[in-house]
Amino acid sequence: MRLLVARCEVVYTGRLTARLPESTRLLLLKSDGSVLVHADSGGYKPLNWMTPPTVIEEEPGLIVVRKRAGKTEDRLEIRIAEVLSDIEQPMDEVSGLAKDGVERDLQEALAARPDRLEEELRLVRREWSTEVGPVDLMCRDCDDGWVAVEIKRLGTIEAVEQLTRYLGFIRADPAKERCRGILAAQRFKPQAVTLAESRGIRCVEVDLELLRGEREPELTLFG
Amino acid sequence: MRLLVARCEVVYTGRLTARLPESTRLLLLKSDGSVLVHADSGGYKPLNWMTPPTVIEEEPGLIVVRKRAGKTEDRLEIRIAEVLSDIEQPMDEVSGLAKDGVERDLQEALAARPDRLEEELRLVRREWSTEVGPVDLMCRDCDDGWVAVEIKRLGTIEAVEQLTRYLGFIRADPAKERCRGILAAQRFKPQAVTLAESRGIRCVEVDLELLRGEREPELTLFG
DNA sequence: TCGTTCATTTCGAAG
DNA sequence: CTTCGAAGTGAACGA
Repeated sequence: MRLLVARCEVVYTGRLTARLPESTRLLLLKSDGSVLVHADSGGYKPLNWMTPPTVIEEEPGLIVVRKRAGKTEDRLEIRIAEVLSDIEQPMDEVSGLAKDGVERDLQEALAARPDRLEEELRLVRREWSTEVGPVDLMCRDCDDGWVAVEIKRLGTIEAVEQLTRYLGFIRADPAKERCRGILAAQRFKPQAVTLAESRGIRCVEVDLELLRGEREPELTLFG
Repeated sequence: MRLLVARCEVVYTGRLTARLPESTRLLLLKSDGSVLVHADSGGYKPLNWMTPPTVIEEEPGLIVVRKRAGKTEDRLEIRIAEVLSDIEQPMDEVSGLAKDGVERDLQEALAARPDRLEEELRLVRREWSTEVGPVDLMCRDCDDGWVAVEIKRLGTIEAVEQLTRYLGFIRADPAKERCRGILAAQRFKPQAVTLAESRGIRCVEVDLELLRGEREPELTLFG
């Protein structure tokens, strides 16, 4: 990886045009072809960047990063006024990043314990496919009625729309015309709950650790 | 800005849990409190990060970055096995980034030339408000009929849903119960076009440079 | 390859 | 403060 600190001006042309006036920045040139332009503030996003695959051309005072992107070309022009530091830093191999708590994990936990959504709910199939995409869980309730479950980290109005589309197609099958919908999420936007209720969709807030039994339910007064 | 290259292990706990096994990485500590952990590949995304405001505690072999995030705390633990490089790089002020070609620019160009969407179309008002949000453009056609226009960079199924919601409310007014809908975008997903057509919504592909007259229409054979 | 969906999305604007 | 929608979204996964 190359770490280049320089006073420079940057111009991006491609999907849009962005001009970055001359100032001091950090240029990161990764060995996979990635190029990032970072300022000393502004959080995690680079001011300008280019993701691989790229072609990098360098001459004194100028670095051009190019990329084939369909018919038009993406181009990053870095005009360097002064180099403050230029380090080539050898690095070893990448090691994998393990994440836990993403939507997939929620789905697994709920597939294992659908009864946490509703008493006696049984899983029939995960990723039940419809013509407009797969429903996360298809279940049956205590009366053998069908229940489609959509799972999100955050329950939004979009999630309600999505489940509504699925239900439209599922109910086209006469055997499932009474199919109910449940939206399960770790958090809900109030507007999503309102919309869901107006469509007869139940919203259930779930907690991943509770689902897995890693943590006891919090004791509440009057519990 | 501090550039620290080190063999380290990183653990993030907060909205989820992420473990990064020991390997060589670049740690970026910005003066605004941002902390980024980058590998030598993997594009523009940091492996782990924390956005300001943060509290950074450092002792030999360990950096802890903490953040108040509602009831639970976000925490980034960086366990350092070996420091390969540690540079404090002074940087001057940030300068603004100017962008062109975002959705706002499209809307401006179409507001100036609504006839590019449909012959004789006249603009009545931009950001025409409805109970579920503002429609980008409200226009009238050659027969004085109302036309609601939604503008996107990319025309998706979601954009069709959005315009459909607007139309539902607009048509509640008897004077506008015949209001038509047009979805204008630089590119379209095929499924969005299909859904739009099934709802009587017209899709119009637009080109920003053409709209502004910066580029001539391409001459096509048999044109 | 393309299309679809998720993200510790981030980010900014508006109410 | 929350809520909402855009992003050069990027990145992963499946068809």
